[in-house]
Amino acid sequence: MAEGLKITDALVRLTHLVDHVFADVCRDLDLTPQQAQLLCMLIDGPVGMTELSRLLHLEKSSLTGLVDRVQRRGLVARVPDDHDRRACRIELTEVGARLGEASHGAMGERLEALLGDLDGPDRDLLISSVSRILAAHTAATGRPWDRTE
Amino acid sequence: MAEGLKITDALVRLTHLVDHVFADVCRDLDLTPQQAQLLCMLIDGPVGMTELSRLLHLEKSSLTGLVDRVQRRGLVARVPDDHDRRACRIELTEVGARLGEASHGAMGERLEALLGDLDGPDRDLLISSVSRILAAHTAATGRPWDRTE
DNA sequence: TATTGTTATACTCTATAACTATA
DNA sequence: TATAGTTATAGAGTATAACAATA
Repeated sequence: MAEGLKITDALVRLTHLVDHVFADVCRDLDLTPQQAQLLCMLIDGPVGMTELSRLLHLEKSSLTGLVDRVQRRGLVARVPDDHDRRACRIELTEVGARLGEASHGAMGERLEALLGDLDGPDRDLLISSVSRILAAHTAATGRPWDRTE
Repeated sequence: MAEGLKITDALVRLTHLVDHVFADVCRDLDLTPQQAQLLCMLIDGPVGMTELSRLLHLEKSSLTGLVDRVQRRGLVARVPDDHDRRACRIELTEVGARLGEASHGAMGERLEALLGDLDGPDRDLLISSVSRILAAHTAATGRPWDRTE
């Protein structure tokens, strides 16, 4: 199963592996993957609903429900936008911030464990390939696949 | 956003990118991602429910519902197992096989487009890195993350 | 007894369409 | 008119617990 693999199939398999690792991490924290992903999007500061729906590739109405459930659990708060009275910004609570950081940190550890036998030069090559793929997508769609940072 | 990226974050981003590509492909085929993934698992032949739930990381009861919906759409059939009267095997119909191959093929094309500017040697390095990651996971868990082929 | 698969139940997640309030 | 966000509704996805039938 190792060497005759097509590169596109390899990417799909890698994706499923990371998806399952993420699902495991979320289960340990008693979060759904969608909830954890939402929390991670808010780590760097509050974000409005429209922007969040773009980041998460969700319809606004779907996002309303997701935010409702996470807010009900006390992990985020809706705060009014000072410049637009229609809008609100979604902000992590202290508990939510801890969980968001915990999930991000746990993902780092779990993936790091999978990378354990890749040494320095191989890592640099891998990260540069992945960066080029991400950049290619950004160029093709005109926007980054994730937060612009 | 390109060079200071941690390798684990890069993998997470790549994963989300592939997830979104897969979601797009599925929407074009009027399938949910879960349904398409199920069809892809059956391309090489019928599989029983217990084995499928292991491959998809789903509880058996969740799988029952998923198979119900896909069967209702005429994409798979439950066929009795000759050697165990409790068991059944899930088999693609002709329509289901076409859709499964279409989704697999479309993923290959879409990902190939993202890889367009990676030349031969870089591809070989990428595929070997990814293979090592997948192998590390198999070694750690004692079973492949996906079908054993 | 153990295993295969289903049913019952209760959530979460998601999209479409229609809506309110503000810009 | 256009935009920010919500509500209503319907369906898909998922897990837990209890179950039936067969091994």
